[in-house]
Amino acid sequence: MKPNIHDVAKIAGVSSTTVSRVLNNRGYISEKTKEKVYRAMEEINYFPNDLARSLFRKRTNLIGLIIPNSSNPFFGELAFHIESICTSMGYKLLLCNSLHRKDKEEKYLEMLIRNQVDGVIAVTYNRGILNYHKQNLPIVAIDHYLSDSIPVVGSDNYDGGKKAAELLIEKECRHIVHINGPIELTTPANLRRKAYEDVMHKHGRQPITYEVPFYQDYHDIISTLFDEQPDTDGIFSSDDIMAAAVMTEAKKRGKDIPNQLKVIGYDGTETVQSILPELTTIQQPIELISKTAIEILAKEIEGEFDDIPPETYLPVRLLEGRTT
Amino acid sequence: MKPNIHDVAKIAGVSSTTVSRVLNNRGYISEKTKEKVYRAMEEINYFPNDLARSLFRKRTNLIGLIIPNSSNPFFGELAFHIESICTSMGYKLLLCNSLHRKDKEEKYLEMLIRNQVDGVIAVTYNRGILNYHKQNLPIVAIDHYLSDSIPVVGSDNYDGGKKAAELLIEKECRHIVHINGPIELTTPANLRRKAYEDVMHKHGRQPITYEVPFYQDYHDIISTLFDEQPDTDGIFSSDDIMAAAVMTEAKKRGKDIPNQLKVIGYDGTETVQSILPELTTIQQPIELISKTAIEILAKEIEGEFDDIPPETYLPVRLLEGRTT
DNA sequence: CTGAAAGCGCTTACAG
DNA sequence: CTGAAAGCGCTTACAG
Repeated sequence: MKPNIHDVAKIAGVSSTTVSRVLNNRGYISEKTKEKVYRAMEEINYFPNDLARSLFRKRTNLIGLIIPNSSNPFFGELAFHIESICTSMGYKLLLCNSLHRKDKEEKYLEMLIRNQVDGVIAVTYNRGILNYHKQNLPIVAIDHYLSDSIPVVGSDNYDGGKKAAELLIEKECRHIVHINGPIELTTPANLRRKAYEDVMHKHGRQPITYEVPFYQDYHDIISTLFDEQPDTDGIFSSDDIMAAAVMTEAKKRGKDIPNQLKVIGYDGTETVQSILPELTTIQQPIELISKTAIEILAKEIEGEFDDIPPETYLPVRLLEGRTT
Repeated sequence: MKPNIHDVAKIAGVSSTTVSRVLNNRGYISEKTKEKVYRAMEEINYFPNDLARSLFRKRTNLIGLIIPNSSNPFFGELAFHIESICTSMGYKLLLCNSLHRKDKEEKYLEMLIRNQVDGVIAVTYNRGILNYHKQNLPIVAIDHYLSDSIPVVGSDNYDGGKKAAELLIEKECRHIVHINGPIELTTPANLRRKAYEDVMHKHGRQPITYEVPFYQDYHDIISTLFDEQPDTDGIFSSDDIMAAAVMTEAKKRGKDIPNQLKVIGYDGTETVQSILPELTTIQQPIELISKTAIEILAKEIEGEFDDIPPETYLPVRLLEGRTT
């Protein structure tokens, strides 16, 4: 069996209280005793059981991360940064892929509660998460409004949408179309659309937005867009994956990018940038978003609710490639 | 404070033993008592503390996943599938991004041990993990030999390399070059290289492999390859990301793909396929690899070591795009 | 069918 | 500077 603190105590010839003190570097312990205890721990290859510690302390240093899907480059990178930062702060990360499904989100949340996580970082549109907030579990949301009391962190979506739309106008596109996710979602990402529409109106243009519902194949919608809007010479896609699909469809139809059609995406993940460096896009500061979200969550965990901003929007950056 | 089993017992008017029995559906309990207990749990919003349960049972249902980096599409998808399958089997996943760094791998492993994980799935080249195996912690490795006693699961790398090399030969490439990771790594992925070399020799060709060490920018190496091997008309890259970089470099140099240069990658992740559908590649069965690895790990956890194959190689598939 | 007691592996007042 | 005792929130023989 795995050795426990009593085994260490026996070998070191002290009480388990003393071993615990050495472990936690707490109270006065003579150097000699410390030595003995360390030697004993090493001898039997002892590692403290964090379950027992957490049970007593009512603190697990466990954080739950609920994202739709770590396969997606944006979420994959978000998960990477969040995990890295958590680790550097002494937190451990429980990964949950909800696939945007409400039932899964709820089950995951219950699992996280049962596992006594100290807090949850959620990228989810499911306001059902609210019900759990009553348990006063610290939560921070990324790019989604979950409730008035849950802080949100994200990129400056309005500015990103504005930058994208303005670039296409600047590049003298005449017929600019926008592709976005479902509008019902209460996500700040809708601000990308709002900004696009505002810019269009400001320039006396008619905004046209194609919506991609969840679970629907965006290829069909992009194909429809090309059919219905043959004059399109500028497309602002609210994410890079769809922008790539637009590029593929344009190539298929013999439309030259950027001469006949200019394309700009959103996210600017390392992955997409490395695979498709020509894609112009609005880059989200994923690492900064991660860092900010964790810092806010850490404050909630420590009970410092005073200086937590309800919404934090981090600056985006225009990455100009050759598609515009 | 969070309610515990005694709070439930008090409200239901029974002992905590009975509540526990209801919770675990164990032994005989009258329907009436069950009802009362369930009602009480609901009334105070009770969720059992899995920490306490796990402490007693010496079983956490926690699995640790160590991957280099969830930002990479292959590992992001692997993490997604592993997490999904774990969840469907009642396991929870602790995510660790090692960045291929030995010190990080060791720290993560210690963390996982302290947290009493039931098992570990590792994608790491660090044989240092061996030291921990003494703790008889169930481990399964993906695509890397860690030790004789640690089962390995991966794609059929030899067949993949063979398929790739043969395709280029079939397509009448005269000068075929291979790009691979560092050869020192004791990974079955070296079989991709071996297969390439075998196929080349079989056809009386001279194999040429460019190695990309960790942490080195592969762009430089690709650029060097183009400089040093100007006649190259076929490149087999051992991963899709580098294949994409080859495509970018070719475009920069005005080399037409596939007419002047044919490119084939490896991995065939959903992400790369959706962004770069034209890329010909060898697709790894990521979901199947995940499933197999978890099943093997589950057997180790249950102590059924008999029918665990030391090595499992799952079939790959050639996805032909327009780059060959 | 139900409950009191012991124990999982720790930590922390408390006492000395 | 060190130890005995109680307790974190559960579960499981054991007894009735």
